[in-house]
Amino acid sequence: MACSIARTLDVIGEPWSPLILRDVWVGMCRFEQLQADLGISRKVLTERLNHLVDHGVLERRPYDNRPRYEYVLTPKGTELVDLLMVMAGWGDRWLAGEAGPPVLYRHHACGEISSVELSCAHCGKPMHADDVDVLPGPGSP
Amino acid sequence: MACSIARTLDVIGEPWSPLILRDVWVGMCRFEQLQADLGISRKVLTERLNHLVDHGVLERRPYDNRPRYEYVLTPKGTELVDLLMVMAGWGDRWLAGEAGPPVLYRHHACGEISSVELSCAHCGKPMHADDVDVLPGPGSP
DNA sequence: CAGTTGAGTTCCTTGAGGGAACCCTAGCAT
DNA sequence: ATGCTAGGGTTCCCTCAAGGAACTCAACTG
Repeated sequence: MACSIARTLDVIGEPWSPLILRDVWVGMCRFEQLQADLGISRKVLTERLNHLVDHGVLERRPYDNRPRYEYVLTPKGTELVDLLMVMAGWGDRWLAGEAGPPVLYRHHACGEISSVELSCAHCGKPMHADDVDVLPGPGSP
Repeated sequence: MACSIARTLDVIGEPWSPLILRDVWVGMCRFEQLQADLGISRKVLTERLNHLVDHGVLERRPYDNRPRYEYVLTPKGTELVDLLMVMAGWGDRWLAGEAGPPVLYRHHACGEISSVELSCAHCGKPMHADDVDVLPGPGSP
């Protein structure tokens, strides 16, 4: 499908993938850890990890002389974390309830607890759903 | 699970949901249109639409004296479009290939073709995966 | 009053996910 | 050398959700 949203979903669209990336992002990067933390079946975890490696989002890297591996984010995968932060931001805002957000983000540049905001790469002002026109691009069908 | 990413995925985690929201966003908001455009089975489309309505992301609204309905984004749903734009941005960057991005976004504020950038809601500077520390928040388990 | 259209249901079949058990390699202890 | 353990997977079976095609229903239209 000629749609970047659909293409992205082909890579991380199935429900476990974002959770796997989240775990890898915060340093939980071995098979056993992931399996235990997520409660995912080993079979499916294998499939998802291979899929993410095949698509260049994760890298499988040995960490011992024994056949032991850990998974780390590639640059391509690191940029997907943007998506996770936006997802977390929406969940914090609409689903966290009384208790408040389960995690907080401290921004290195300013040192403050903050959250992500979407801005225009060109002018820097806020850029949300109602602030844009959608036009056909060069890769249009 | 005490994780805003997981909670968000409970709402829009299954692969069709973001595509449904994309279509509704660009004005394709009736059952038959959605079914034809996405090639989703009618049964599953019914389930997904009900799920999204139940979670306050879409609103089901009659548009005729006959029993005819269309689906529109609520404010909660409109904020999810942020997620779609980031998804599209990643897909444009990493998956579009030679042809270039299938759609372009023109930002009302500056009138330019642009893309979304993540910035800190506090200081306005860029805010990506490597620019933050993740800390336990009040809703932490 | 038969036909059409939008918006779903129903039913059957196929395929993906869960669970538990098994396997393989390399180190370590006896 | 022999067995034990641990990490990282396979294999097998079984269930449940997705696909597909057909059916329903309520209101307009010729």
